[in-house]
Amino acid sequence: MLRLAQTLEAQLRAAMERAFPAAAAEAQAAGRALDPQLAPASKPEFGDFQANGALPLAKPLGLPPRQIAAAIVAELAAEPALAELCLEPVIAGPGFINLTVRPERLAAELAARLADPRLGVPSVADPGRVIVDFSSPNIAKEMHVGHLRSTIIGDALARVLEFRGHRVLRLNHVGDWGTQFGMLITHLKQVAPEALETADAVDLGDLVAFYRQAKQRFDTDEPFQAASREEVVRLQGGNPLSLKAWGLLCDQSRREFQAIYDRLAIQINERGESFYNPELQAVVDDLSAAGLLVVDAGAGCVFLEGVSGKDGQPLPLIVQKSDGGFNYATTDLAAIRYRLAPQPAGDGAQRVIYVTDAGQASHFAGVFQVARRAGWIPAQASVEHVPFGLVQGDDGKKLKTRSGDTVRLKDLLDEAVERAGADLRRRLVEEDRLEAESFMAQVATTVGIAAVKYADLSTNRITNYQFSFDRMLALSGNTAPYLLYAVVRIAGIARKGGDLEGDVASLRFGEPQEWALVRELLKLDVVIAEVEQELLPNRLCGYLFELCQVFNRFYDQVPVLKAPPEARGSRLALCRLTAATLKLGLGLLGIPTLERM
RNA sequence: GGGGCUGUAGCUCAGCCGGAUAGAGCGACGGUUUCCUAAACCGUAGGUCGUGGGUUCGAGUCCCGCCAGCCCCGCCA
Repeated sequence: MLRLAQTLEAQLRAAMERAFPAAAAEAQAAGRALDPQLAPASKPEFGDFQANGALPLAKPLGLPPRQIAAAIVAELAAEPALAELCLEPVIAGPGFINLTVRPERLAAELAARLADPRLGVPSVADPGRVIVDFSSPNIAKEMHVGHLRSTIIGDALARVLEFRGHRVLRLNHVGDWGTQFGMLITHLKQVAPEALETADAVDLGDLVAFYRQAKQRFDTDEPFQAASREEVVRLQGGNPLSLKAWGLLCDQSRREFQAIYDRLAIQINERGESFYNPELQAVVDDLSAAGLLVVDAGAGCVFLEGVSGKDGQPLPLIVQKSDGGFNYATTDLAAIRYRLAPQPAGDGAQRVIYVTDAGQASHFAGVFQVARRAGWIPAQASVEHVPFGLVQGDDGKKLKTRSGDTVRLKDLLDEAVERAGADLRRRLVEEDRLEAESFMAQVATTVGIAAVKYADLSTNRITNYQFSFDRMLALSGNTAPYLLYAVVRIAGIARKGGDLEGDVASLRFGEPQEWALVRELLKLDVVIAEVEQELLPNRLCGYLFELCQVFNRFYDQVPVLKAPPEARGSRLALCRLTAATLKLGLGLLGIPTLERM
């Protein structure tokens, strides 16, 4: 529908310009064109598209809007190309022009979709390097729900961008550098030295406990604090023993992270904060050379423009601590500089997307501003913070376990799978079905993980979202199980003798449920383009949900296998394209589908 | 004190560039199974879009004020 809409828009604009040449000339003089304001019809009874462009012209032209609409429609009538696409335009309400695409055009579009492995979604003409920075857990800490959101959303956005043909670099900016390692290594030297010399001497759970102890000592024990700072200096200076210990700790955490990524089917390349260590001094030097660096209270600062702090004073971004050390702002600046720098010295990215929680919005605004002022962001490049809200429990507060601890990602996924399995077993008993253990395990895993992912992706990421196993695993509503079930229904039709790969040369539709499904299927390209632009996966979820509802209505009211011969092929084609669309759409969300469940 | 985000049906949420009578789902209530998995479908009830102004032919959407919740604000990330 994307190309169709573009064609219609061009024809409408031309008609407006012919009908009101003076207004068109005036608009052009002001550097714009008349806008037909073409949009999808707000209700099915209005047709496929509505053009609202007549209304804003009413005042400048001093004419009633319906009269303006009539003039535009009269010009459209003189254009045979439009009549080939649409039925007679209808003027409605205060002056909307409603357009209904000719059924034979819709059927032709549908046939083209069926023949296209990309289902009508075009690839970008000039693929650029796009970096998606997501997940980014911290070494020696458990992954938690905050990382889950970043991981799931980042992966989905990367998948959409990849599908559109961009060259995507998925980066895991893990927290593997900095003060916390001084603490941890110093503490381990005293209580568990074997962990610093032998792989696998401790597991991540132990490491997390050690980290907690180390943090506590750091906050209360001054000699320990001093020893930790010395250890950081040794590490950052490249001391072999410190580096070895650091490497072991990272390996330990890395294995745990990888286990999670494997379960979630996430591809990501680790490039942690330590990667930028050699660049940090140069970053500060560059800022100094650019005249941006100010030493204030011993710390190296860049004062931000347009942002004031507590007493109306300008707010600094601290890039070098008073002890000479660097912090996360320095690392983020080094990263942005490297990512946007041309190859081979950098990544040569044209677009960098940071998927982190909304709480970091002002941090990134500061980093972006400094990078821009330092001249590190080329004119044609863009950097975007893609923020997301908190994961909350049923109480509306940050999600915690009953004992008040952070929820471990592993436990959360386990519980989702376990609940999905319990649901399945209950249904099997109710329906008197007998299935193999392997089947049940496969379904439980797929449904459980899908439910967690979909729940996260289906709400607008900017708002906080309430985590609820009951809601995400519900079999109806805007949930993964509901969508997966629609795919299963179609697979059932194929299994019972429907040849989904059959001939689609002559598609014929009669029932309103068929046309509703045709129209819904044709929206895919528009939705994908929107997600790429707005970076909002929930738009795709909303579309897939709507598609399933339309399909289920069709399935309920229109027989497929028992359809009369002349309708059967067309209905099977609808089923095939619906399944393909759902598989593609869910695939872009990182969710695999099932044949039976 | 400054800044950001949020506030829409009992609950969880959509709502695109400002467009027609504000939409889903859940829950509630009432229906539908000789038929491809009823994990479905159909219907009913449910709204002062936090609040007060403003801009506009038209505001849930844009602007200003206020209220409430969450988050950030010099050497953690």
